[in-house]
Amino acid sequence: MERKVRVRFAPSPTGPLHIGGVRTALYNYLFARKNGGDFILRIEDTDSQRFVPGAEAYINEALAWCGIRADEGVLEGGAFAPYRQSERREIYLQYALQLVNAGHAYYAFDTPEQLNEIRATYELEGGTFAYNYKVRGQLNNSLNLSAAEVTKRIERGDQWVIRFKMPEDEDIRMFDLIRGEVVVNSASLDDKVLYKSTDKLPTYHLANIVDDHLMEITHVIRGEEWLPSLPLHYKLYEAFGWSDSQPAFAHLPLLLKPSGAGKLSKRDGDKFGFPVFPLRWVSPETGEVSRGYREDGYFPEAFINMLALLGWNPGGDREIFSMDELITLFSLEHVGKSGSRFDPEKAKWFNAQYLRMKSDEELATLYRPVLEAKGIEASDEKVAKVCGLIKERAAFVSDFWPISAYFFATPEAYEEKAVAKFWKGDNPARLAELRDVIAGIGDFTKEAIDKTVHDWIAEKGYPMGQVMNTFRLAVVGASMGPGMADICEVIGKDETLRRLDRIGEVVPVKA
RNA sequence: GGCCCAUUCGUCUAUCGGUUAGGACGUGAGAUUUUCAUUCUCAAAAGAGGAGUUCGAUUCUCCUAUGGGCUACCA
Repeated sequence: MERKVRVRFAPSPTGPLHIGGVRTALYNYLFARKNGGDFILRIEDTDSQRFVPGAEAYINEALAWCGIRADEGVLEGGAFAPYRQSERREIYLQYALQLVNAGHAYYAFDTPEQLNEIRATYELEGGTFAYNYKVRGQLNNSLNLSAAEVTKRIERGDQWVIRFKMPEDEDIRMFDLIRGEVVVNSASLDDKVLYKSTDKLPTYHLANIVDDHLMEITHVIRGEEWLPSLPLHYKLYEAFGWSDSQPAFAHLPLLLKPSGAGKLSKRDGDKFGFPVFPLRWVSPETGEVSRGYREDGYFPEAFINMLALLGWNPGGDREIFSMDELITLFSLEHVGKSGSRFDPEKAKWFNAQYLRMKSDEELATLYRPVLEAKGIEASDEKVAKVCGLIKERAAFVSDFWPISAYFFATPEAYEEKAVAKFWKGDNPARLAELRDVIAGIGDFTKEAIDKTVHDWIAEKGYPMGQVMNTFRLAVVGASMGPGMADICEVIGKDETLRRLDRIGEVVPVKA
């Protein structure tokens, strides 16, 4: 029987989710939606040492901002609850014990200190220590100790872990949806700890396999950093007798640091001049603040679009996709195999595209708070009109103010270069004439202004560039912005006249 | 060191044995424009190297190089 597709995103709350994590969540989400399946959000908080307060809330908020909604999870609930591993702790031990009883795992009494010592000794001799078939016969574990001794130690309260007994020499054949067949010989693997003594919790490996099985996960889509532990996971499914219902695996290529070496990590925070986190994050330990895409003014749709295309491509020249389109198009076959670095410039371009697609009214709503903070009052109609005139010149709403302030306030300063270039010769006198021409316009619309001014320039035979640029200098205060008629219509006749008068009062004409 | 994965313009990528190797970002030039921006046009820019397999390899195989991941009682 074909099982219903069920995927999970399983972050550990050891800090904020970075963009690589968001991308993994996104691909899982897209895959689930595409295949009519469920997307589960499971919190893997089995590392009590590295737990970071606020991280789980951050994950929820980040996914919500991105528009990635879980069908089941800590917040949503579900038939397989609880979805936080720390609340499932009783479950794991019995499974670990099941493996011990079946001979697939064993108790080990070696303390971390002892192991570190052995490790140091090996390294001193130029070797590397691995807890594996070669050495497990000489270490403190239930493989070597009598049953009575093992019981005695456990009852006495000695620290113990449960380790998986990796076969000595076996070719483990695995299949990855993105990479194809991968074969690893078990001799290169070690006896991983499945159940920890330090916090009485399972390690990732055990909890992951048990929960994926219990939650009926059909596809595990995760980062490539997990590929090396795939053989262990295969053996674990086998040892439990769950191979038949084992999920399919897809290991995603990593997101790399923009500057040279290594995969992107949470600790990269803010050091590249662009955010690596979806949302702003303030470290509870250090108070260090890391920027977020949301706070930097990115639209979630643009952020998601950009992220989706980092490592996946539907195979065409199109680059702008809505979430629904991504869902329709998504497939694991088109996920690339090699890691990618992402380009902040391109991210900016994506945002600019989405900014243009927004209606003037929508942008006005976003711009309004900025204006209010500057103490500026303006009608909805005016703000929307301004947004319409400037949106093709910006990538973020935060770019709006510097390029549109003159719509709302009379310029206080006049750009030096423009003054030097235009505020001289016949221009001031012509501007005075223009003032009267403007004053004579009855119906102060863009069309009328445009026609009247141009007719006047033609009639007088004035040099267009000189006149218009002086006009612009007076109204805008700088050499920038949309057409003069557009600007004048928005600021109105009175304000236009005021500005034409003012420049003469404020800026001395160069001899 | 060991094991594993990867390798097309600076960056993200298309190509599923036969193409002048395409697109996008960025860069440069030009055009448009009353300014700036936009827009448009054009340009420079890539199959890591070497062996095979094949009539034919960017595409398949192997070797080398390079990059990356893992090698914790972290995930």
